[in-house]
Amino acid sequence: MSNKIIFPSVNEQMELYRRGAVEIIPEDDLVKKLEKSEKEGKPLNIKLGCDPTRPDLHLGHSVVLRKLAQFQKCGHQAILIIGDFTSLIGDPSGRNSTRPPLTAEEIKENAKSYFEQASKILDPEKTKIVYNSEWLGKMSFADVIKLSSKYTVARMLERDDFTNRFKGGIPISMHEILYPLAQAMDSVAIESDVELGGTDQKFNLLVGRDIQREHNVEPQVILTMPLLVGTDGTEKMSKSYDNYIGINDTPKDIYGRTLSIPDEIIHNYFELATDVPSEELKDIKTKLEDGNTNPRDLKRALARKLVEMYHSAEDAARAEEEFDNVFKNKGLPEDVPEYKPGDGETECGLLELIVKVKFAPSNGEARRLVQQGGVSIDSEKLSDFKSVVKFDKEKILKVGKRKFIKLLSN
RNA sequence: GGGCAGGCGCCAAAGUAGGAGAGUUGGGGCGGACUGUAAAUCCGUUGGCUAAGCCUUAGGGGGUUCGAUUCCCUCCCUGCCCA
Repeated sequence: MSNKIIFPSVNEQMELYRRGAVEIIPEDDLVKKLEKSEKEGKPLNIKLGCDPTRPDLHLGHSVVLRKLAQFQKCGHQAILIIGDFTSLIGDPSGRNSTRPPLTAEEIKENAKSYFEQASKILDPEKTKIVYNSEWLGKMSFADVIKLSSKYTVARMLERDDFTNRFKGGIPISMHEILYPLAQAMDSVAIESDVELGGTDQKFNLLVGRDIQREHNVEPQVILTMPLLVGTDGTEKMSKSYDNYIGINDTPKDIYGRTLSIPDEIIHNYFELATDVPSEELKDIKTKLEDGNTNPRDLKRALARKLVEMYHSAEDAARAEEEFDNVFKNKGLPEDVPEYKPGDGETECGLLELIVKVKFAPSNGEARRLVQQGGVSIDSEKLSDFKSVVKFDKEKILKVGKRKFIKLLSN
């Protein structure tokens, strides 16, 4: 009785939840749910599903996690669902990327690492973690058939990406059709009030409502967030496109990668990946549009902010300083890795060396880099790929714009 | 189950009625120039190696041939049509 939770007002909450959200369906229901939870002093169950295959979280993941954190801060129950069951089956989509099914051990490890990273955003104490194998694993084939009967092929095909693939003659495997249903069962099992996801999840989330209703569970409200564009400015942020900023990245990397994003998405990043208040957000938008401010300065502010969020203000300042040093003044980064020649090794062929320190995957690639003027030692460009590097004193080998290594003397 | 069309370098397409295919075009990537590690633009590059040469490569395997990405057999995969 005494530990009744005090929630912020429904209006305040709604304003917070709306920020950045693409859709809240149905919005009225969310208001009702919030009112009810306030009246009864009972937090809502906020669901977010996560895939335990890739434990490296990036800003793209952070968009939805941060939304979850907002609910959490207002006193609601955040529930992370680890999709261990689905990944045990293995995802065969994309023929050439046959990922071996994960073992239970690996999933545990991944989930742990996911949670550790997510804890930079969520309050770990107040986050509930459940594995969906707990209920999906218990379903019999008969249960699956029964579940499947609740949905029609036509409805499944309504889904945008299915339709597109279908029309485009791109294969859709049967299990992919079952996927939304499996995810919907998660919502039934935990009786979620709200499920969060990227806009690409809209269909899956909606299926959850239908299946919950079938199971006499009050349908969840769905809230979708935009997909964060990657640092290339075109594709969605994803590890496979290598256009991501990892929340576990070093200050240096977060800072550098942020500065490489195109101007068009600066505002987007501020809105979705940081907590800057809405007035400031507006201000940024104006500045970007009126042309009186160099977008670079806003981008630098963004980069500092992001480093601050995942590290600290000092780290942010240091990262900026180092960045300027390396890229403005063409100096050296602080922590250059070192290469120690083997015993008695007094010299090494340049190409061999580049491959040895993993700055190029092959001799041929190294040769190309040299021929194109991408390789220097102590700021002096090397153009002869046949040259030999002597380990007579400390030298700095630079390949491309950002690969440095200190060669120790022998 | 029957018929048809496909499967080539990271991706997408073109082409080959057996001989110029490590190779065409576009995208992407990488390096360089210019910049703000932005965009746009320009130049170069994009299998490997012990490197003026050599090796591996066209879904897998086998065959015909002096020679196969191209022809034949077989298996696998995908899409479409019919049932």
